[in-house]
Amino acid sequence: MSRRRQSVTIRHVAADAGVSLQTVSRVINKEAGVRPEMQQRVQASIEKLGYVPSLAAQRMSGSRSYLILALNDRERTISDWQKREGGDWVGQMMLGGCTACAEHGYRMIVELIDTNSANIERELAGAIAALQPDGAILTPPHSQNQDILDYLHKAGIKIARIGSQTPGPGFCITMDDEGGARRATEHLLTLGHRRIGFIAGPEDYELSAWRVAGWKAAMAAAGLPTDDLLVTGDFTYASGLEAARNLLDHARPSAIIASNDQMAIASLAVVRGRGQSVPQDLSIVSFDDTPIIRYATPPITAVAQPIAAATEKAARLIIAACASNAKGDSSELEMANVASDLVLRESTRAVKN
Amino acid sequence: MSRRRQSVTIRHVAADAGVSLQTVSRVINKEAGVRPEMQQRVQASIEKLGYVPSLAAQRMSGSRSYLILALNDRERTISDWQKREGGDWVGQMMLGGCTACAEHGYRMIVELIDTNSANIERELAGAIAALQPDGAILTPPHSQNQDILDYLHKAGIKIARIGSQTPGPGFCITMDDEGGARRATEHLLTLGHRRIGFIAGPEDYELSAWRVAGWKAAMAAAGLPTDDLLVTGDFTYASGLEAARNLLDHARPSAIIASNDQMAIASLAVVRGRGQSVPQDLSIVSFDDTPIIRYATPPITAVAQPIAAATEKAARLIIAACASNAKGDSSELEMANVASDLVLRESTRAVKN
DNA sequence: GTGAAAGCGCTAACAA
DNA sequence: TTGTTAGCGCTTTCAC
Repeated sequence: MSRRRQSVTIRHVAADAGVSLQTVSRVINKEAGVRPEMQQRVQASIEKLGYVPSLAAQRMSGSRSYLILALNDRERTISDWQKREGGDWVGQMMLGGCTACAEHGYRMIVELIDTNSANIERELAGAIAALQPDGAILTPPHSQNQDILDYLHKAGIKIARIGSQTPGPGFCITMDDEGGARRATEHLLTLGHRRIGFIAGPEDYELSAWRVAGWKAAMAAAGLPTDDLLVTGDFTYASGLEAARNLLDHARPSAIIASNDQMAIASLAVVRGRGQSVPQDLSIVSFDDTPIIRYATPPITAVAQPIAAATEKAARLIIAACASNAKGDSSELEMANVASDLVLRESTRAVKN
Repeated sequence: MSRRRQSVTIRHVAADAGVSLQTVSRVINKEAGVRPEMQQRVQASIEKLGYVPSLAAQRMSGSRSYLILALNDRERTISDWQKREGGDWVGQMMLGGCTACAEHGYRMIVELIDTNSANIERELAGAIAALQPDGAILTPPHSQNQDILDYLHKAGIKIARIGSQTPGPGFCITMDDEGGARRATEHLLTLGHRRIGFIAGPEDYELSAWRVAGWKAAMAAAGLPTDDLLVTGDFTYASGLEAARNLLDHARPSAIIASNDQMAIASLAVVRGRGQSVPQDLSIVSFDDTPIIRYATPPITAVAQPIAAATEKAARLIIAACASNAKGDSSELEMANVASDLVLRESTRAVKN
């Protein structure tokens, strides 16, 4: 029991089908140049014996590892898990990632990396050396971290970056932040709102600027000014409180778009605290659509961040790159954008007379 | 680039330290019988070169794979992710599992398996053959599935079963269901409640019975009857509605304990629907403590299911078993129980005069 | 189109 | 206590 071995190996299949190991290997890897007849014979043996290749052995002999790393920020992820407030970023990644991976025999492994650590590279190097993944899916803030990008690139690992367009190696997948902000703003404009305040996210997140841009574009298209309607938070509840107060005190908006759910919830609390109500006195639109805002009173209209779709796309790009890489052509930098959705709930309403 | 190789191998370390491969291997695996002097020399080379062993190679040569599978029910898990209602079972597993795994160089891979499928064994066999994990952590309903247990046992894979005490191979980790139910009941008793209704979970979940047992024990200790106070649901919201109506119509309880959050939320809705309120007219206690009940109005008092702690324990047991297994002693069946917590919120109050 | 040989990085068994 | 050898299961050469 101590020394476990593969029960059915390529050798058994080869023997059963009466062919060489190499032919079996070719069939497994769907390589061209095998007679259909052989191909079928081998396939039959594989099914009959229930053969499944060992990832370890495949990786050992210099081919793919069929492993994709999902690199997330440790502190943020652990904190989300510990709070148990419904933050489901990683869950959504798994949902999208597993879907794509399962179709091609890949696995996704969640790996947490410290952002603010001197040994960020040591941690990463350890994971890479141990697992030798074929690709890595990066999420903010890692997706714009040059050190990480360089390291992965040099190691020959396919990169898919979610939520970043910073120049660098790998695919970039954006989640339609600008479009989402635009649609949210247009939704409010349609409801007659003219003074639409915007609480931006911190500048070190690239998507903060994209969201602001979408809002500004929609406002400009409607010929409306945005001068005093923009305040900046840092994605925390506390910053949302301050931003909302600021906005309500000085800009007198009839609607507020917050750049994430925490700040939207905070805005809701501020309005409440002033004896007013949502959506009667103020409309609120949020960003991200994590579970928390479904349970707010009222449930908040939000731009849903398509994390699952983005991760699925990321995985597919990596898998495709691995496949084509084998055939020799080098992967080009590619941009992809997955659509976000505006989910209408009860926090938006036509502006008061 | 196509053919990636380990950049630093055991060979480099051996050369750098001027020892044999085997000595390096011994140091890596912390085997006894290496002179401290050598040990340090090798260790220094390892650090200097940034060497990290390849899991694939380690597994290939017949030792551990350092991989632990977290086997979950596919349908349930995917559904939780898609609904985005805050169900955080897998997240909690990762939280606990990663903690334990990280300390010993293991990784946890989430693998979804269909419960109601003829090819349940095929799916499992595929995952086992591909990954050759050292252990598997099973959650209900898999943790009481004899086919799965047998298959894993025969494959020599260490098993940790969460939420099951059905006889069979592997460690059993329970989450203090009975104790939690008892404490919840005692809490209500302390508040003066005498008629405490209980909505049980479906019988095919072992923990359903444990929860009922805890409630019965506490009631019995207080000399109270439970005859007409027990109804059974199936963990769905709909079944919760029916169960609560049933209870309120016939048993006239002043408090209800629901065996999970969905049914607790449903009970809350029923009370509301009858123009009454919680906790003024009825106290409610829930089980599991998923995010959803934090956002209920009022937030619901609940027995928190310690999934993270249970998974951590499971991973530790498996890792320890792998280590001792190497030394030859066979692992005995072992039971573990991780404590659950009663989280007091606003849905419980002293009984009306 | 197919097969035989070599080797990936590591550990188990043995020898020294 | 340390080193040597063989081989894990697979893919990559390179022959045929």
